[in-house]
Amino acid sequence: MAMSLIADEEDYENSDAEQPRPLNRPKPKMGSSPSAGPCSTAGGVKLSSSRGSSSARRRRTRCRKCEACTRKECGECHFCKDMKKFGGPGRMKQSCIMRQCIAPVLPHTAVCLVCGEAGKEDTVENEEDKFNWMLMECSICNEILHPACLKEKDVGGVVNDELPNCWECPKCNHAGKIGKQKRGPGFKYASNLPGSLLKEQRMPRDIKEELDSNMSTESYTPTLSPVMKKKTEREDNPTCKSEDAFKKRSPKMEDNPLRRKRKLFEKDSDSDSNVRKKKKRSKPDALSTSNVLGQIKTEREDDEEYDEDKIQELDRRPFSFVPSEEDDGDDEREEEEEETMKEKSSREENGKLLHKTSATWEGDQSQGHCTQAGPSNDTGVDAQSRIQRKTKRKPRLPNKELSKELSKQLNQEIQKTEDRLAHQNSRTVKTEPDSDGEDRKPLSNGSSHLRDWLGPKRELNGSLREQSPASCIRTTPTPIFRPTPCRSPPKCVQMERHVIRPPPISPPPDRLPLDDGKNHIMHREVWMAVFSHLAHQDLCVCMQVCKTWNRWCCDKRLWTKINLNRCKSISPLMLSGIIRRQPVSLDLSWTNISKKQLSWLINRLPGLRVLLLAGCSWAAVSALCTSSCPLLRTLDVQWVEGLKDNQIRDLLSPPTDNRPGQLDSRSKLRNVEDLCLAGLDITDESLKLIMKHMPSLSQLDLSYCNHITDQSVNILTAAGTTTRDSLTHINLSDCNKVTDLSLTYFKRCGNICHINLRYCKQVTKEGCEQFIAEMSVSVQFGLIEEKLLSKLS
DNA sequence: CAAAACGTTAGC
DNA sequence: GCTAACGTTTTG
Repeated sequence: MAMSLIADEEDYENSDAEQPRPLNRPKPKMGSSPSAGPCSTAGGVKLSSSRGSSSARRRRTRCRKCEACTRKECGECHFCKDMKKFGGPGRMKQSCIMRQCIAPVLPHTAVCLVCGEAGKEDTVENEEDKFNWMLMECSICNEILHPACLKEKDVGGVVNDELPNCWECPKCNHAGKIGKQKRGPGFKYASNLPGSLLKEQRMPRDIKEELDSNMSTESYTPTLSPVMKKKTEREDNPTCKSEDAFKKRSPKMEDNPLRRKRKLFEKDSDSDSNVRKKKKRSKPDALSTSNVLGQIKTEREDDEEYDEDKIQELDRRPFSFVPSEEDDGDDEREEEEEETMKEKSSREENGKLLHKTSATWEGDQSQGHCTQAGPSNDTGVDAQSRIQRKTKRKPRLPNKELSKELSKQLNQEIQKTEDRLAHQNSRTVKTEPDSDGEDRKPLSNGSSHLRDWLGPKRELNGSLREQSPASCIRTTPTPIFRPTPCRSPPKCVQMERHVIRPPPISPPPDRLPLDDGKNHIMHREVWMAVFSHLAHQDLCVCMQVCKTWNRWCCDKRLWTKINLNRCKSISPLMLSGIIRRQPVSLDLSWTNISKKQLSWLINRLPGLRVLLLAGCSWAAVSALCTSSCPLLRTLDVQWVEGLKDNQIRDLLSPPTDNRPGQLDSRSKLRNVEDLCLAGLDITDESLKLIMKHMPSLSQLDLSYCNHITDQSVNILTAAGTTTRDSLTHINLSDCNKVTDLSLTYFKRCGNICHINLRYCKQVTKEGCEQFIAEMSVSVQFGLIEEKLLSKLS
């Protein structure tokens, strides 16, 4: 699919003209550009025999070493479900989403096109030799060869850091070719997923032209032989791109294929965030992790292609603490305050802010250019690298471009920060001319910088509100004013374009590499123990210290709970951050998350156990109807507007997937143990469904459900129901139709230990005392508070 | 255009 | 020869 998106149709015509289509390959595609450079004559793409290829395109294969490769199949993702072993039809033949290799390698059988031999890097000592004798696959012409076997050594190739043994060979590079493959070989696409939001947004013409002209201004600096430009990610597009080709395919070829490989998200689309920004540019979002997640992905995007809007978004988003439940009920006031701030700052915005952000942009620019300028401690490739950098500031680019950049944050940062760390003492400060005081020096001297850099974002305190799985029972907001969630989900959310791979469980390396080539004495796990005491905000700061810390701090053990409660705007960036961290518990309460976003998230969080969606819209929550969340244990949908009996039915209905092998009569929420339905207009109908579909339900919050009656309790506790035995906690506070009669029903529950009947006007103290007395034969209950019964241990 | 389908390669 | 799954084409 990937290829098909970018392949040039002219190729088909060419190949078709020269060779009949093979069976099942009606339109063979080629991997290289028709604007034939030297590559095209020697181009080795399997399917393009018309080009006189002498070598087959080698399919890449798993590295079998990375975290993803070492995982087991999740059994729950779309591709797993297709597998025969999981009862699927086996038609899709794709690997489990959780197992998609991070660094697909060339097959063992790959050989050099020139000398016919395999990679020989192991036979030499010298780093440079190692590079010269390893096999490199060109992402443009797909030729695989030893750099040493190349004749044209006077022109640089461009090494792709993201993929082992991958570069743009000097020939293609010299010819100014651009890759036809968008992401380079071996890369998989999340757009193959159901519910994928990977919609490629068409680039507006003006932007396209801007890009074109922008690209044509890029300079090319020949480098030493067989010198590589190290193409970490989205540095400049290779030289003199074929403008025609670009224009023709511009929506699909905005930049170089490999550079895009890990651009995970489209940022909020122009139609969304830009518009919103213009309207509400300075409205501060009250976020915590939301900022953190976003921040971490954006602030260190230190290459070019920065965008004023992006900066502005960062600038206007202070690190702020999530309002906790004490704030409940204050929403109106909050809204007012926000409005005021919005107005106030929007007045200033046109002048100051724009100016400031522009400066920030510049700062990032220059810094970004230099972060890679130092030698790397990585490999011989780096050792001989001559990194090319544009000296020219790029004009503002469309959000689309930016978003791609944002999403590559992790790997990019890894590389850059490590480089910086490795050379912090040996390089001059000139390598990082932080003209704006945004110096991002490494740990030894940089912590204050980091703090400064984050500036106002850290003025609010750190730790995230931890919400226990069962907390929904205890966090019911004051019902007088229904809290107002943000009601304007993004209109056109642009989502991730590629697979977002979850973090490794114990990310390598084991020890922090130091400048002198040695390792720090402390083992990773010791660091991890330290990190585990940090708030998420602080973790994010740590992630910016160096590559190793970046990896370590992304360890999902540090992110088991992610709290975006009351985040006013869930951006694709945050979603990307969430996926990377694979939380077990996710709080999206009172956010404006959209259905698409939620669906996208859920499908990528197979390990999610706690999902808090209080105060979200039913439109969003309905994503649960179509998404699989097999391990979900806790679900909080309290105060979800529009969530009534019919919606409960939709939520609990078994999947309606009619594909062969997908029949499952069980509810997707069958494993839920802790359910919060507070504040919903549900009736006995819902309870019947819950009883039927949630056999493990242990904690149920029905507070503020005005339609709940004694009969509802009767249903819940009727003979033959599993709820009767599974139920341990029930919250019926503020249910005015509930009377003492309910208490008699609860006597049937064998495991009940917590009954909350506070503020139930028809429940009497006598009724409670009678319950305690009658239960005392088997279990000792007591009144914790008025009408709050709890088992005494 | 995204998702599904599937021929074929890679590894064992 | 088998399974896994890559990379492409086809489908809706």
